[in-house]
Amino acid sequence: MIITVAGYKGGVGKTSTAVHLACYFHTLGSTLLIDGDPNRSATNWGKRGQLPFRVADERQSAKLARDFDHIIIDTQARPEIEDLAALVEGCDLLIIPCTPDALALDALMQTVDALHQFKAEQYKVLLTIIPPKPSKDGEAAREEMTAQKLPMFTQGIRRLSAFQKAALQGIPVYEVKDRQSVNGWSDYQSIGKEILK
Amino acid sequence: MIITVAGYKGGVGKTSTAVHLACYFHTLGSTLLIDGDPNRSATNWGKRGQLPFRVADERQSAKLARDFDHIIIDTQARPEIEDLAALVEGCDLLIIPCTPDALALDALMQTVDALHQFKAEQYKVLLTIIPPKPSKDGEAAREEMTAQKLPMFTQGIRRLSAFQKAALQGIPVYEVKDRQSVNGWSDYQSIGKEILK
Amino acid sequence: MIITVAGYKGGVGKTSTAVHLACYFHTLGSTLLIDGDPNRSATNWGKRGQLPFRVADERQSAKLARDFDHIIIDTQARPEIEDLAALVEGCDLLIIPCTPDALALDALMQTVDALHQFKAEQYKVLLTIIPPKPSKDGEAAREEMTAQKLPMFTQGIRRLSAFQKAALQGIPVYEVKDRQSVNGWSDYQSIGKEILK
Amino acid sequence: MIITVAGYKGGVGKTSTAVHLACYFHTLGSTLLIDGDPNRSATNWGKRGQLPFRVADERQSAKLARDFDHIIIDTQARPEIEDLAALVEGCDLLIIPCTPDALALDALMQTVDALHQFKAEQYKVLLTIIPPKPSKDGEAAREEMTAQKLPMFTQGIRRLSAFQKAALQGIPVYEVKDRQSVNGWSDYQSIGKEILK
DNA sequence: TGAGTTAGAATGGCACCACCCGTC
DNA sequence: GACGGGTGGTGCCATTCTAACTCA
Repeated sequence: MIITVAGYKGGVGKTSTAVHLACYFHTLGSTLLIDGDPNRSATNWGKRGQLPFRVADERQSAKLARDFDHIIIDTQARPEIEDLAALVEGCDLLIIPCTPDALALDALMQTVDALHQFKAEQYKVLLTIIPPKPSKDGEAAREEMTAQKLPMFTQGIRRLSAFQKAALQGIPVYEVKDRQSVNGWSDYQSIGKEILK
Repeated sequence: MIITVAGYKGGVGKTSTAVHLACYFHTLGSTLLIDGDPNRSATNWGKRGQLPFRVADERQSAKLARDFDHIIIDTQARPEIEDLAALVEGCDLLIIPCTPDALALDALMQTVDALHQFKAEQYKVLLTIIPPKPSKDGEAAREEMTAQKLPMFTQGIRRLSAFQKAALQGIPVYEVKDRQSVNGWSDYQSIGKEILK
Repeated sequence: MIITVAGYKGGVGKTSTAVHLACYFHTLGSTLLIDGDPNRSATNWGKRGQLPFRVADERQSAKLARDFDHIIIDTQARPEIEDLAALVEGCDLLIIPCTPDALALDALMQTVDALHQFKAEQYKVLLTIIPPKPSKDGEAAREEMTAQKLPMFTQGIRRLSAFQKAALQGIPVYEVKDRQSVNGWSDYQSIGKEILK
Repeated sequence: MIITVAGYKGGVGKTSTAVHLACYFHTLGSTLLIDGDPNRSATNWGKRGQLPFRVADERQSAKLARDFDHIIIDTQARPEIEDLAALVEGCDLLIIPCTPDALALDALMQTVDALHQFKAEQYKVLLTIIPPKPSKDGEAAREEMTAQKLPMFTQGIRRLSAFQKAALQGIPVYEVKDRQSVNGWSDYQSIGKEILK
């Protein structure tokens, strides 16, 4: 399976999503994470600590692709419209992380409109960095998106400090010493299961 | 005064910073906010509601510039290296918002390195979206930056839902009906005073 | 009161003794710690963190001496025989830290013999870095010293990791976040009280 | 082989290291231990009991040197900068024992800086007196040193009371009646093997 | 002489509490 | 004004290792 994580906007948990989906698929088969972000976020993540799977530059993708069962591609923050078509063509599923935020939703719509121009259907929106429960931002954003008939994951990713610790230490969430690390990991596990269904 | 808000990464409060600095300078003189972000975040902000100052496209900047005392420029998320030089040249102060996050700090350093290549000194980092008090992320990031000798504002911007409401309703924070709206506004007021000092 | 802490051997807790005695006397009156060790151990201690009293180079001692009620002097690791006479003359009490160790006791005797040549009586041995209770090293060393009729403090200083943390963080023991920090501080408080009696 | 054990600080296991390395090399060929420490620690060690090799004053070194296969030199605690050059010139390997202690590491760096001034490369740091396992001081110090790119032995010397008993009784560790004597000896055997590799 | 026992130190895990934000 | 949730801090228990003592 080839999965691309594309963002139209930074700071929405794109790299974290790519890393933890790679973690999940690595439990099912050999997995490669291709870091296509010019910031090299995923590569630096692995350099700070240790990730269970291989992280490679996008220029090595052609050479390495055939050696792995699953490939997760982390793309640059703001792909051009013409790049989107190529991105969708090159994967089985395009995941677009989005925060429950007015500005983020606005920008998301622009990206989705572009996708519709290409008749692309193989994409799904992932709600990330959802504030804890008293806040209704998560539900509100979900309702807004379903009203727009966007394909989206039923599970969302919560806003937990464990994710920041994971990025800081260069390890997956489930290895972070934090009370919430299991919750953070279970969110991504649910996403993994949704993908396979 | 001409102030540019530049981001190397999205989701760090760049547009919110531009909007509220424009609010602050508008209390001192006629102010224009130039929306240079391809997402048109600031323009959409004003369209959803009402902002006290004028928001213009960057293509109208030449025509309008002479009519205002202060100009705030909101740039695109990830300027190219060669654009940075032009950005710095075209303003009195370059503000770089940054969240207390491992990935954001990493990317910030790359931008700062690029600035140093141009011998640019007229820039300042603004810590944004700081989690509430039990968390020590804000202080940790501030220490890390001061250790790197980055020029930065002593005041930071807290993470408050009032800012999201403001973006959603298209108004400044201080007009949001929220208990925290005064706190959010006072944060930006302090930044404005620091700029003028 | 002027107190000199002299060692004939490194690694016996000389700097730690000087720092914490200065802490104790600082609760009674203004205190100055003079760092006469060429390694500048005490000075670096204060630089890493914060000490409640002033630390000065030994070359500033003449200038500063009259401004403080109490002066603690931390001397170099291995003073020459002829220096010993000057050291004893220049203080009210000479404290010689010593670990319960065969090699340390051997070397201590040489220093004490030298002191006796000068008829110096204003000195006292302090047993430091005493292993925890199952070990009888502390008692054994104490018996050995009393048999040699050495003047010594009845209280000793235990071997606690809190002291290492204090040195690492550049703060006194009682400010270290450690379960044993109160025990470490009470040891030195007892020494302070013995001195005043 | 000529090996010099130099300390910039007392109480770091310098004499114990010299004695036990001499024990190890004595199993390979005739070995001489030259006691250059003004405290005569090594000489007194041998006088209290029995060491399998010959211990000599440094003034006899010239006369005896040619009669032995291996020579271990125990130097004074704090050699002057100018002495360091001569020390390095006069041996095949310079061993610097260091405890996992903030003060010791500080002082070690000063010595190493001095060594670099002489372009000396024939030295290696030995971590000694490492506290037992729940403590992470040993690992922390090792990481700190490797980060500083210091050449060091992969094996360290544990803090065991058997070493103190050995010094007290004037014999090598492996002759001490103690459950840990074999562990203490195996630590030094590993060092010996590292040297020969 | 060797094995089991006990005490103390140091780290790690766990539950409890305080604080703050966001909603009702 | 009250409540729920996340985050950080504190205090308690468990574990591991050393060192000494005891018993066979």
